[in-house]
Amino acid sequence: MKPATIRDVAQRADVSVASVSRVLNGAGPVTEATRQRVLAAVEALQYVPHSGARSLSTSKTNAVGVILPDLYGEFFSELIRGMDVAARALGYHLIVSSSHDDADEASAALRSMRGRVDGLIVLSPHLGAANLASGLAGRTPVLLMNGGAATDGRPSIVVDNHGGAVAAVEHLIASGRQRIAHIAGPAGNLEAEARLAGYLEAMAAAGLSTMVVDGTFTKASGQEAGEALVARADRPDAVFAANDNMAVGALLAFQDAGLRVPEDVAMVGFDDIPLAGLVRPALTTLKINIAGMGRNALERLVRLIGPAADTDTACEVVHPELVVRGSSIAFPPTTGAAGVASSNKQTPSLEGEKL
Amino acid sequence: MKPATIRDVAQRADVSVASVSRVLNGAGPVTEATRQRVLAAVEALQYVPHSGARSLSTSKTNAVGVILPDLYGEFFSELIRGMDVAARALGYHLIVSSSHDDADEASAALRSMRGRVDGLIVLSPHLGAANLASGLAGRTPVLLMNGGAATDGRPSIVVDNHGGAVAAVEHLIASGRQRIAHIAGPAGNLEAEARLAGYLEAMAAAGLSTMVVDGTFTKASGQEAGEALVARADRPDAVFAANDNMAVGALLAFQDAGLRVPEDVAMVGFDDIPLAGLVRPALTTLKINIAGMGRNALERLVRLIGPAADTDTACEVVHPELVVRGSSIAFPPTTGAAGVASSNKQTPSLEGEKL
DNA sequence: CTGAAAGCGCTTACAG
DNA sequence: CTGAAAGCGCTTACAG
Repeated sequence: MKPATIRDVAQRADVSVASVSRVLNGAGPVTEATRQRVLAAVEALQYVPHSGARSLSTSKTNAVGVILPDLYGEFFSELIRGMDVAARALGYHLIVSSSHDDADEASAALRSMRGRVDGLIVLSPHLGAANLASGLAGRTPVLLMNGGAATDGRPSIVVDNHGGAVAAVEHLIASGRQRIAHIAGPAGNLEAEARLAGYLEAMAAAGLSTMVVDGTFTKASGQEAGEALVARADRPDAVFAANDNMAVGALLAFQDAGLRVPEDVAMVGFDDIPLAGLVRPALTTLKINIAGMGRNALERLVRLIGPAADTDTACEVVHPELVVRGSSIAFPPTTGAAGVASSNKQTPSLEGEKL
Repeated sequence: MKPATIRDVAQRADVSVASVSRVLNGAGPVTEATRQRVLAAVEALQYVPHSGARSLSTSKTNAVGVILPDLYGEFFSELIRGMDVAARALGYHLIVSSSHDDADEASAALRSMRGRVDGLIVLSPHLGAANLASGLAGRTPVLLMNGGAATDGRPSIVVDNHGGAVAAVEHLIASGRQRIAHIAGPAGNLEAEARLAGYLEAMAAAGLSTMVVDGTFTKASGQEAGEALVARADRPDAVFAANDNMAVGALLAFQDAGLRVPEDVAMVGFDDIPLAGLVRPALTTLKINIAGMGRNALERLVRLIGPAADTDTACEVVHPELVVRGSSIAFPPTTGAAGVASSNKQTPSLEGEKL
């Protein structure tokens, strides 16, 4: 038994398929009586419109695609969560495709989604990804979240990675640190590069010499980087990691080596993933409202799909906010307050986060 | 300028639409010369087949839906990651819909996906969800992952929550604990209930009295529960939390209260999310290969979509494995090894996890 | 307010 | 090996 079609419903309700369509779409005038009969037939037949047929007639899919480089860690799940909420509210379905480390895989995913979605959100923090995405998408609207690539004239949302990094370094300097190391993100990643550039600039501006070790945005790489820093003769008294994941890894490496945070070394991350407020000491970081950014991205894409398509060519910049927590409290304390640094207790609050 | 259709391609290649279709689908015989001409035209026109039209002709969407109760925390992102990998390998798209706390929202999501997907994976750990899902899905194959509900004759994957809980309690008893508390998951959640039941049974079997506080599977709720336990006159010497999130929250609550883990209190979670191996002390837990389970679920659903549909009525049971880490090392140590409990260092390894 | 009919873009027997 | 044509299930002017 095949699923019921609009014709079956029409027949059972003794009306034309046009009327069934009108009732179901709330478009066009219908008598209340007709309405009721149609609805009853729909119910009886368990009728669900064929989305493909509908999309063929309307040239709309009511679906948007999200192309992600990865799906590890809390950053992306938070982002998807925000998008999902907005998508549901706007009547869109969310098609996700992740694990596209390189531009090739990302473009394959993009191709496979074309024609299946009304719009795309592309997170691809690699050089050239922006052009690629816009090229491949054809007429499909694309919202770029490619972290710093030139997005000239294309709708996009980028984080002010450079400014955030500068703020991190300045905060560390202000709290009395001098030997500030940076754990960098993966080479070729534009977000990582912008954060590195911000670090280098702020250090140069302060006349401090730099110390950079490489990482890959994972906790494990942060831990390794931390171990390398611990072993150095000129051990840093502060570490700014290019994301929270690595900062947490480095935090553990230092603590495992018997060093105290923030007494011996201060630690600052980037992103403010839920975990950041949870580790001890809680991690100072550059806060991005990740889920909010996801929601915003989806809402903007949907606007892009509509008639306003061509008017939106803006590159929206999200400015991360420095959130100072226990991991970078000034040491020696600049305030008269004693004991802050020696206490192992941080604010026990989880800030209401619901991870 | 509208996107090119198969007709445009046919015209440009000077063949019929049927031939274009054959080339594109690799079905039916075509001359190499025809093939080349068609491919060239496709390339020149940037042609992408309309998925709706194709789905209308073939009655296939090449998409599967995933209905989740939530998208917080690492459990679900790991699960989706596993599904995504499998989906891509099998040529399917993944439509996700989350935040369906109650059965109503889940069924709304399910309705909206019908006709848009070839199959559904439903995670809905609520009573009645199984029947609901199967009822609403109509002819769409459904793979249930509803954690313990009766799944009689319906394809499903469930975790052995009861067995895992028993193993957790027995481990704690074996390592010398007596006053073992349980932090329960949300009421009405079948996974949570099965874990609670396992705890109660194992405690009864050992002749120990029980101590249960409520939680909601979030870190924050685990922390609150931990604070409540710390404050009790009959403070427990061990805590088994219904998931890792809550165990981590409780761990922090105990540590913030100045208690030592595992010396003063042992801690055991459930799931083995990446974070479990990362907190200090590392968390003993019941390990589920989350991404692997996701991959498996998707592969099985795709098999369900095929001709083998009706032969699969199995309820596959996943048995979690007890992984003993620092948070529940026997104390006082049963081995002669000294210092284990007093050392703050846990295994520094991140176990290669890439969060 | 309602219905007959064209058309959306594809696939697939069926002839040739 | 190739093409003409029917058909998939919907929506939407267009008449009435």
